[in-house]
Amino acid sequence: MRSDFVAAVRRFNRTVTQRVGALDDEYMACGRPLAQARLLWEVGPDGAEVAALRARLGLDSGYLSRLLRALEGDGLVSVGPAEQAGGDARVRVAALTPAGRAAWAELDERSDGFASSILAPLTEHRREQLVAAMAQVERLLIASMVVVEPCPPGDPRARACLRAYAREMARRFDDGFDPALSNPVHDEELVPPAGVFLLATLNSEPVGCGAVKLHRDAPAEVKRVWVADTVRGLGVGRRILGDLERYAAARGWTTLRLDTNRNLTEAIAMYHSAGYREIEPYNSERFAHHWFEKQLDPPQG
Amino acid sequence: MRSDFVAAVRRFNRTVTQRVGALDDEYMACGRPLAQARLLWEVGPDGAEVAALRARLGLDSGYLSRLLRALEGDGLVSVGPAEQAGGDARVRVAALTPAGRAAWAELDERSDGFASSILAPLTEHRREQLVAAMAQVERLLIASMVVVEPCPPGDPRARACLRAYAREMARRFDDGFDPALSNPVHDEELVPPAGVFLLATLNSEPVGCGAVKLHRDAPAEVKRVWVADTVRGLGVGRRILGDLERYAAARGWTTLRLDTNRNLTEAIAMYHSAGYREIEPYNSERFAHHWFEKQLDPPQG
DNA sequence: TCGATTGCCTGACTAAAGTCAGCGATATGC
DNA sequence: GCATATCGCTGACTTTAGTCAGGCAATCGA
Repeated sequence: MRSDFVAAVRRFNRTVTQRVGALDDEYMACGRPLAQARLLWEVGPDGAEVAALRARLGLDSGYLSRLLRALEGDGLVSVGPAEQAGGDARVRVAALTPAGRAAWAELDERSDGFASSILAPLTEHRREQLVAAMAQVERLLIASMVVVEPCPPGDPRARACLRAYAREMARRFDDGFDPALSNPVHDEELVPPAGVFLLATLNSEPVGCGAVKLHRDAPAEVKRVWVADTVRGLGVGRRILGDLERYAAARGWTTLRLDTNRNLTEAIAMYHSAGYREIEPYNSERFAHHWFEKQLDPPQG
Repeated sequence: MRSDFVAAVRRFNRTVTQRVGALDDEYMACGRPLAQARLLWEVGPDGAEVAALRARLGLDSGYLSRLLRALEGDGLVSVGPAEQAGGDARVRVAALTPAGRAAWAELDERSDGFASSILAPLTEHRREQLVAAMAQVERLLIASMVVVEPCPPGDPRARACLRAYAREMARRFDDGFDPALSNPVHDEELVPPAGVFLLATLNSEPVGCGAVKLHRDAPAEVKRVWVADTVRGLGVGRRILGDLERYAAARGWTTLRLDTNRNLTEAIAMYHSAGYREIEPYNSERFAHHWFEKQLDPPQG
């Protein structure tokens, strides 16, 4: 890694995350303990399930419970059973009381005030530059926080991706998409040694996937590449594809193939720029219009 | 303030300072309590005075002392009297022991590792973008953290600026600069109601200054505008000048004048772009080649 | 339908972070 | 030379943050 890049990132971490972060916390806290303030914020005007709060804030179950009791004691939130009938009677929902709503609004206002105080001393031109640069940093940091790793296709997060994949294909293909009419992909084919399913997550939320089938005596085949639109354009698809290629290459396959629909223009552009070349149809996939192939480099090291 | 700008800054604060900040702390801590790790880092290979550490970290005197004892207990730092003879015998200096130097190096390495881990998942092109955007954000946040406020010209920080000003003039003028040969500016003239001295600080370090003399029955006069090169190009000079203009206008002056040396090209450009126009000499300042004047807008509100 | 699990809770605990008053030695101002 | 401040230190204290074991009720799986 270039040492000037590393130094620049470190300087950024120091100056920005330390100073701005500390100030932001202070503004947020507003007299209250920081953890309580954060929790109050996360409960939000619409309320939230206790389990969701625990996941979002990454807190211990006991600790969260205690924090909720403290906020309840201050009359800011009320924790009760879930509204909807027939729901799980164990899950409880935290909601803001009127006083809590007021405190929340104050937090919101203070946050706005802090952001404004950062922009205020700058000229309009510099404000635009700062906002643009912040958006860029945020975008690229999000890209860098996406984790791609193997995952059983039966995992709920994998299932969520596969459902999202099917939904998107149904939406984008000219004549819809019915998995039953498409060449089937069975879970067993996406589990080593037959193949692999890769899941991309951002803060442990699923945001993309991809799979490869290692056919015996035939080129390996890429399937089910999908990226959530919240992280599109950040290179996640490219990373998934690259990892799939390395996976196949590491196991001795020298050729990778895939088929795709003509409406998936970004995907087609990505395959081209990743070194795939279009070939004659190698299967009778009903929803495919283009077939691609790439010769894999032998594994490094 | 534009609400989309405010929202963008808030999103940035949330995503970047929270997540990256928290991770950075974790990497930094390295098993140790965070406060100890930070202190160890601030002591650094060259050592540091206890008072300086207190100022930099913003810690309570007692707390800092305790933290130092803890690090001493772990054999990482040694606190002793200041080296130099004749110094204040009360001030004490913290220095790293060999073990402390090793721990410090480990912190340094971990920080590098963390920065690398942010860059690692990105393509080279995106790395360049990220580093550039981070540098931009840092630059502009620094600009926004500079505080400009009135200050007695006798304040040590003001004195430091005035010394730096004289040093820089001596360096840049063709034939040096001797305040004794220049039109004199006395401290009393820079104290209300005769005038004002503005000090620009970054994290309470002085980084710039400027003054205005409110002459009776004559245009007000700008003097001693200087900006440290660490924050040059961030609009600090412009802010100081603007504040001086508002100060004079608020007290009824309608015209502002100043003189400057031909070698101070950035300053001359700034005066031009701030609406000053060149006029005939209005004084016999030995080191001046250009004289400027601006009509002030009456105060708002 | 019974055992295991899950969701939320409480009690008991620890560690870290931070505050405050005051002490002893040194330095400074009048 | 004396009062007054400053510098760093210690002791006593509080608050915040967080962990862990276990308990109760609802739910799920076989």
